[in-house]
Amino acid sequence: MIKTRFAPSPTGQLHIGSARTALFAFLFAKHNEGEFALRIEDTDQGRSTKEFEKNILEGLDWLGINHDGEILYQSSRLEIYKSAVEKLVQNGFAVEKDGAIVLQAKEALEKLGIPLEPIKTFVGWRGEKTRENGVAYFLKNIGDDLIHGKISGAISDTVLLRSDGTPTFHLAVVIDDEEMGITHVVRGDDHLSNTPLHIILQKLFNYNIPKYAHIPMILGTDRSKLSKRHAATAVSDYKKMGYLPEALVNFMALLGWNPKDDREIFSLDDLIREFKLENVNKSGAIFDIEKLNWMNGGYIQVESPKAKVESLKDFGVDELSVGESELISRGGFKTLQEAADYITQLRKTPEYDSSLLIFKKSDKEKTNIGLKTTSEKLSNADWSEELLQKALESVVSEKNLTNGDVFWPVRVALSGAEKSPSPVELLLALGKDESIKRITKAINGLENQN
RNA sequence: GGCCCGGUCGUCUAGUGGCCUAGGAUACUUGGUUUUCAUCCAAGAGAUCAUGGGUUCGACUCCCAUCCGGGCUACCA
Repeated sequence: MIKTRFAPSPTGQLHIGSARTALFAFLFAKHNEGEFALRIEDTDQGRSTKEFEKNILEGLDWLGINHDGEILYQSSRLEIYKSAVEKLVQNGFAVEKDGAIVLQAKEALEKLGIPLEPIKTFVGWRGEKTRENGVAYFLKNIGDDLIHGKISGAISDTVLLRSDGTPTFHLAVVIDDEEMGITHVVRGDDHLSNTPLHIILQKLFNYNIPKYAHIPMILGTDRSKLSKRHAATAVSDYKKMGYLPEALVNFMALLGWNPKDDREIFSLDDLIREFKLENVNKSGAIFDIEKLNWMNGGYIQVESPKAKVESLKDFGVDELSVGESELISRGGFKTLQEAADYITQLRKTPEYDSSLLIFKKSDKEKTNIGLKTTSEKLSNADWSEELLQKALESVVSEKNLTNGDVFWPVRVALSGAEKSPSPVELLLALGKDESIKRITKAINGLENQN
């Protein structure tokens, strides 16, 4: 059975990139009726916190990426790593150095019968070359990657156990993946360079070598790794801004994966059904908020009225009338925040200059007739879209007015704004009492205006 | 510097040797609808397929080189 895992380190909030990696690992496992496990890599005691762990867990839960089985905590397995590395020391593949246990690349490779191809390495990075640091050994086609093909790379002497007794990432990953029975390691491209080392470790320990799938990274607008200077990076930030989990999942899935046809809208279940690793791209994808906005707007539109109420609770709107709900569906809002702000604003008694009531092709008198007649009609009207539309139209025809004498002022009276949904939509959202109240107020305002 | 990975419209992408004078989506522009805006509908613009060499009757697709970008090069993960 296929088993994948997501192994975040609780040293920060759940990052969009990590979440996408988790999503792909999850989708791959579920598509193949396998398991998706969760492991918390909290060996870096100094930087790991429970708050971050909570943020990660909640983020995954919110997105609907549910794990199977118990969560494995690396911090509870320190003794296991120690004794494993002890074996390496006994066999001469690792030695103690300044209190840390260090893998001896040369000895390890010799033991495994891998021919040595030494290359020089240097200290310093970003193009600057400082001093020679030692040797690394080049490994050609040491493994396979489901997305990139053959894996090559180099390994050098590497710290496996820190002087404080905690394992480094490389050691812990290899041991845990084996013990958890992970068959497929789905992780970000930034780990591709580490993979030769992991494979060597797996060989030294005589472990099964999992299949690897390194997925492309999510990039910022300058094509470097997505970070806070590009955009909000935490999944929880997107929740706060008013994005729906369905939209975020759908959007993230399309970053680096596609179904090989023109479809773009996928629920999590759709994705499980369609997802194939072979349809994952090799190149990184820039995180483009515009497309997320479009997608989120679409999901807000089709949300059921009940779901809308639930979604808007976090944004200061506790309940929704049928009309308000309808307004949100037609409003073209990018985020829940925008939708909620709109509703909140709508519910306040509008403040506006009475002159706005008069359409540019109308005048005070005709506007007054329009508003008064509408007010009378509405008090006996049935509150349905069709009948309200007819009611307004009948005001126009009976009083020999134009749309501008009726639709415009009614809309302004209800919304107080130059730009808003149609009067009928507003009437439905506000209800009879509130609507008549606002129109009456408008009539008074108009009369007091000179 | 070394090693690794990548490079099709601004962005996400389709394209696995002829169907490509490169398709879809988004963003953008214009028109229609709408009393206005948004929604919605339609149309348009936007990519010499990073560049240069090959291979081939024929290359976005295969090979090589170059350039550009990113990743790793920590007792972070």
